[in-house]
Amino acid sequence: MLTDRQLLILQVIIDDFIHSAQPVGSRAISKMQKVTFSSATIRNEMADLEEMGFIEKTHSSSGRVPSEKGYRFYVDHLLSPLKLSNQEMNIIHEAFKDRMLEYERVVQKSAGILSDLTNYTSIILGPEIFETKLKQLQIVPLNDQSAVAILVTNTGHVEHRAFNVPAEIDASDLGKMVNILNEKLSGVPLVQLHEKLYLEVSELLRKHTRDYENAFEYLRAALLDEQPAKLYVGGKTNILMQPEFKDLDKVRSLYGMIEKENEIAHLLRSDQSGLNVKIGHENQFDAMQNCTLITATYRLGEDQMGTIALLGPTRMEYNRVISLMNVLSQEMTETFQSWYQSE
Amino acid sequence: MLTDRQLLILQVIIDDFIHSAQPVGSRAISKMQKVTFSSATIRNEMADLEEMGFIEKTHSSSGRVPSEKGYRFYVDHLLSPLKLSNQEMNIIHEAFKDRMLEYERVVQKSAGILSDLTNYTSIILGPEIFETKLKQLQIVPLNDQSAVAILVTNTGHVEHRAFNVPAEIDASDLGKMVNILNEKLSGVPLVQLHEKLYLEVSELLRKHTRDYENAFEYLRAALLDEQPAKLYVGGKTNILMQPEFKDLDKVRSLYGMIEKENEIAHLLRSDQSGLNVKIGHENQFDAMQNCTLITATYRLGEDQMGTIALLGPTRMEYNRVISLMNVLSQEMTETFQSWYQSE
DNA sequence: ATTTAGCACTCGCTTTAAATGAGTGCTAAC
DNA sequence: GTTAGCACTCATTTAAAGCGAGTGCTAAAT
Repeated sequence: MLTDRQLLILQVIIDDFIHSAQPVGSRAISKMQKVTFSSATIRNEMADLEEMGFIEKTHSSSGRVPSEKGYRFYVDHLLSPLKLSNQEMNIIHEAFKDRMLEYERVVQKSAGILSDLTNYTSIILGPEIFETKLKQLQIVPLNDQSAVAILVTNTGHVEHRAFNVPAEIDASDLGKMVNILNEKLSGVPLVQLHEKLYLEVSELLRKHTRDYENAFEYLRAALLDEQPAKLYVGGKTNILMQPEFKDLDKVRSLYGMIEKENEIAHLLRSDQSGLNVKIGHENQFDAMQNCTLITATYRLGEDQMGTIALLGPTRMEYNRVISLMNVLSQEMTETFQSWYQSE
Repeated sequence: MLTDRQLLILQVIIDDFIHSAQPVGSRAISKMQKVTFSSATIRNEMADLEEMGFIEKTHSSSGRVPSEKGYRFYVDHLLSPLKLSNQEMNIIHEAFKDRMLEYERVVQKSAGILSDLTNYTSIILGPEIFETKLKQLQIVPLNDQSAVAILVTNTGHVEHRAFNVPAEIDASDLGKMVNILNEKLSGVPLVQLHEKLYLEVSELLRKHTRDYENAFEYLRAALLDEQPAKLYVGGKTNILMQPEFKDLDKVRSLYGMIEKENEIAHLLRSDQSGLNVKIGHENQFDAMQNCTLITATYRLGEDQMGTIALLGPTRMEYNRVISLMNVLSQEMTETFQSWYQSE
């Protein structure tokens, strides 16, 4: 389809534009060492490339700029994965060296690394907690009106929720309930907790507690109301550094979109595992039309999965960024894996 | 010092400028109903006000703009506290109606309200947790390598930390320790925990646990390493809406400064209780030279205190904002108070 | 002694026009 | 097929002109 020379020219245009953010002209290309032919030749080739939709002009007499199709082709066929520099590798390894034992910490740190090393904005979706298993329930009474319910999962994740204890409910009843619940529900994946609670445990509870209905309901509400998806965003301000966002309106709409955590979470969750690159209009949101979103998945344990994502302009340093995300998701997965080696 | 007429003119200039963000000219002032004298008179008065430093020109033939000294005078002497609208009161009461039982939730919600209702950026410093008292300690083993330490305070606040359990330490030892610790340390303010741990409890622990040194150290590290100050920021993007921040460099430097959480926390903590207004250069940070920071304190229990702050341009709707912050800090304090009514 | 009308002047902002220059497409020669 | 040459395009820069909101000052009116 494309001649070698066309491939070379396309590659050069994209590489150059990614770093300069300026339209690339034929003369500039002809001056490069690896290019042996004249600017006129290049102009002809560029006309062809434009006709095929890989590059565009910003106005009738401007240099060329990659189109989304161009980027897509570049990512799919032209990309030479860049080895990360020693310095970058050091930063990553250093960060993962001190054993972190909570996924929040790992995820947060990873988001920081990702945005710092790329100058783009990182978004990390925490692992789905529902696949994790219940390790222990605990209720700590605070006074005669309120108590804290604490739920610990096998991954060391802790959820807690304070709740009101109505006067009718006795503290000892709560204690009994917790004992029963721990006995019956320990090891149950959180996603099944609801179901199991109703089917198997509620009968048992009824027998042992006086004011069963009430206590049960409070406990259920305290522990099982769905938690909103947790999103960790790093380097939001990096967006301001990108020349494509010198227009404040664009910044505003993009920030607006990042704040819709639920939609973002849904978006990230829907991507398949492995590395995905969505360029410009391949993204469903209007505010992301000039953006590329790269997602990669990491694993925590067997089935549980989370997603790390990087949001930047379509003019993105694809080769570096992709390597980086591969390394990072790998590193995260390994860290998590190490927690379970001998469970 | 200032004549009534000068006071009126100053007030009118500031009021107008706060809403229009445009320099105010003598003609515009003379057209107002409450102003009965001519534009020429106003020009003379304005010349005097300028000489005294309350107002400034942006260039030799522009209208007048309040100076920082002008704002200061306005806040100290001219301000007529605005009653909040019903709608605003509704929003606040609605938000505080559903009983929230964790201070995080209260604080987070308050930050949201504050920024939404003002279109400025809210920053809330969580209460100092060290004044709270230990309610219960808990250790939940995850596997033979790690466990989660959980600390519950009398305010229902939960801190947790996963940690590695070296092979030498027996699970039962940990259990024993926890029992001892709960017995001895329950009710102790967190700030004294460290001290008490060493002075009173360590001896006791030594007797009961085999590998005392190790276990103790791990537990201590897991529970008592200082937590960084928790800052809740709302409406960061509101900054982008303010005309004084149409220059991206200013936005960048301000965002940069907000991200220095420790410095901000220190700044907020250092303010005295009650309501404080810091205008422009009264703030120590360069990035805040065009900004006003208003802080107000709230209480959680007896001594514990937190700070709510609002960051906006010096051209701030002082009357509305100050009322709002008073109401909000009051509301927060009441909410927290209600938790202790019958402890 | 104040207040005000009148007027010249200032200066940022907007519009218009011209100059610049990077880059293209096309043609004709190599 | 490749390239030199040239006319052409158009965003950007520069300069000049006009506009208008607003001031300060003066002299007359109250």
